Amino acid sequence: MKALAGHLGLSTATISLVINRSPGAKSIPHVTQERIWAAARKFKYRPNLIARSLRQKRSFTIGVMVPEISEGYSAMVLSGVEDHLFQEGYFYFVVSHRHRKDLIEEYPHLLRQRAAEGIIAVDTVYSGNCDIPAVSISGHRHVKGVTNIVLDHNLGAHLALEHLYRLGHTRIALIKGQDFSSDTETRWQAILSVARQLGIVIDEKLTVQLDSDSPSPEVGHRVTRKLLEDNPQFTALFAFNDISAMGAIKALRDAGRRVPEDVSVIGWDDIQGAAFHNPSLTTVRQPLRQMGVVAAETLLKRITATAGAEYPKEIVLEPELIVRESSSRIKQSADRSRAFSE
Amino acid sequence: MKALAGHLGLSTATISLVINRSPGAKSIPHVTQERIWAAARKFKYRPNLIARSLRQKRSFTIGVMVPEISEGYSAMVLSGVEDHLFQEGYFYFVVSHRHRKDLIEEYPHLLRQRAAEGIIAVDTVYSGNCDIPAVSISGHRHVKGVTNIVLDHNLGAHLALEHLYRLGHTRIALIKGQDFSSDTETRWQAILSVARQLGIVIDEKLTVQLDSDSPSPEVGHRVTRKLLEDNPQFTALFAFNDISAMGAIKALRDAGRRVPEDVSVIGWDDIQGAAFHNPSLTTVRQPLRQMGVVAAETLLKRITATAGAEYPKEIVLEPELIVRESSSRIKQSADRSRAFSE
DNA sequence: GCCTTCTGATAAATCGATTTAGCAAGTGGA
DNA sequence: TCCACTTGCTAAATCGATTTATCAGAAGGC
Repeated sequence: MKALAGHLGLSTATISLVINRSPGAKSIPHVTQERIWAAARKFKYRPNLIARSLRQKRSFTIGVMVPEISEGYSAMVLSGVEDHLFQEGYFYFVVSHRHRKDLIEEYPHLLRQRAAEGIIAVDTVYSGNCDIPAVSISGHRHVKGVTNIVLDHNLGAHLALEHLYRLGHTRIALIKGQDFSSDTETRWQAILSVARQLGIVIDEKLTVQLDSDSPSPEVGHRVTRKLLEDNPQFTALFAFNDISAMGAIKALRDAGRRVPEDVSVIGWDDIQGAAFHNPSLTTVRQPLRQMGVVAAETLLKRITATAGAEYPKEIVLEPELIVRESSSRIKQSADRSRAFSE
Repeated sequence: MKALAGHLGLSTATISLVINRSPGAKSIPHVTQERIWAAARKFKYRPNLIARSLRQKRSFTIGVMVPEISEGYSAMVLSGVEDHLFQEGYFYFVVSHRHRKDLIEEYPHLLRQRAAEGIIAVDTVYSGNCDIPAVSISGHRHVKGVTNIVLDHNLGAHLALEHLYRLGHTRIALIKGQDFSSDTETRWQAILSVARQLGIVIDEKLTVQLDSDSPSPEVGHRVTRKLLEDNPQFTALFAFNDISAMGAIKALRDAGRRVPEDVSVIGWDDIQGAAFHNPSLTTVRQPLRQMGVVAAETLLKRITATAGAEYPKEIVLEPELIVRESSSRIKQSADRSRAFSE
């Protein structure tokens, strides 16, 4: 591409100085600079970024690890990440590991090999086994070199349970997250703790756990059916996320329980479809896009910081309760249980 | 990294030959090869792929352009693309243009600068202004150098309209897609043509068009409200996609029309949530993931083919009608129109 | 007229690999 | 013994930029 040099009768060095507006270019007279720019435009010269990366050891590329890209959660976070990276002129690789341990271990190295300057891990337990800056979204383990972006799960649990409590619900069924989700344990502990504070008893017979890595509501549907097998009494259900809440609602309806008349349902996330589900979902909204933006900001700051500089270990963002149709005041009907049988 | 060379007392050339199992390595005795492999493992040597790219002019990277990553459509296609690329050892950049013309023009060049060996454009009108192999998903214009992966819209329209027709529907409202969506025009023409075949009259007063690039059901909700303003009579609604179908259902319910008792609704795409919507959506399923896989396969084939080789101009995939709760046989009630008023 | 400084560039090293051409020593055949 | 061939390996060029050191010539100071 530096056939430009030949055409202009100048050296590639000169051209490079001018094109990059580097300080060394101040001794190049304006007329020459203009000649160079004109020629560059004329021949549509675009520097080979690979060569530049090699020399400068800067690639302006980062890697993003997600469990599965077609899931709403990751996609939303990615959207925020992209927003910020684009502004700053970075590109990113996406890799999805689908919860495979070996890939989770290997991908950071592969990304580094491809000169990624940093890593964002979304809903992934990242072990920090690679020495490039990393930011983990909903990472809960504290790992050296990794900044965690987390939601205030205590606040989220509080918003949801207090909402239900005020509506008169005390027998509350729970759907716990999959073991592999990095939020599961933290959220579960938050729920237990808040329930204790509010005096709500968590009945083991009213709790089930998601158990498949399918991103479909089917999983929530299945576990809720299992929950309903013994026809237990409860007036509210707090799901791990909106997807499973939707599955749960279908299972409840299939079993003849109306939502929200018989059972109030609360989800978590506030995904795209939550507002337009029928009934629309009351849910704990995570600022997913913002989490992506914050992750990207933090990572870029760390990349451009001088080596060995301080970096934040944890950044906490706040959820918000979105009240919609799926939750309502408890009915005072004495023989509610009768209505449940088919 | 080729401090390895020093440690082994060998040259970098030898190491490179062995590590890459290149034919030149056949004259290197087995013991030396083993020494090299052992040292490489010991020092966890990983070749710098940037340097390799520069030399070989192969980056094993492709670029994927999508309108917006957080949308279910793109995310699903990406998932298929990723599947295949991963198998073949490729990585990919994702860029989302959010329908900005300037970005759609510019991104292919930026990707090429970063050594992308090919481009997959998802639901994007790609002008082929960049001389690297490209595959367009739901691209409908025939552009030199671009392979189009398209759905058989005629079949899709046929499946949906014939289904409605057999259920007794003849007054059918339509929601047309946004102008910027590359599928809009093709699908619309397919619908008009099939309607004509079936003897269904398309009433202009019963058609509305999506008009915002928001990926939320809200857009479908808004246009359906507009559609309902004059309280027109129709017994079925065929939406451009599932998202807008969900918005439409909400608008219909808000207006006191039941789905499917008063109005049958059919969507298009079969996104994640379609099966768990209430009522669950009857829809024309696009094999989105498969479209992604086919796109990736085709692109890689083209990349590795000798320059100037033939390549497919178009690959057609077939949709499938998924019948669920949102469509049903028309009611014979004579004064159906009465039921519509509030 | 000589020395210094500034101007306007460039030559050459470098980034970390791959790849081609070829060298030195050993081996085998006539 | 001599030549050809094989074996085992390396020197050096290359990919396309960036960056540092340097250089020739003009201008300015004394």
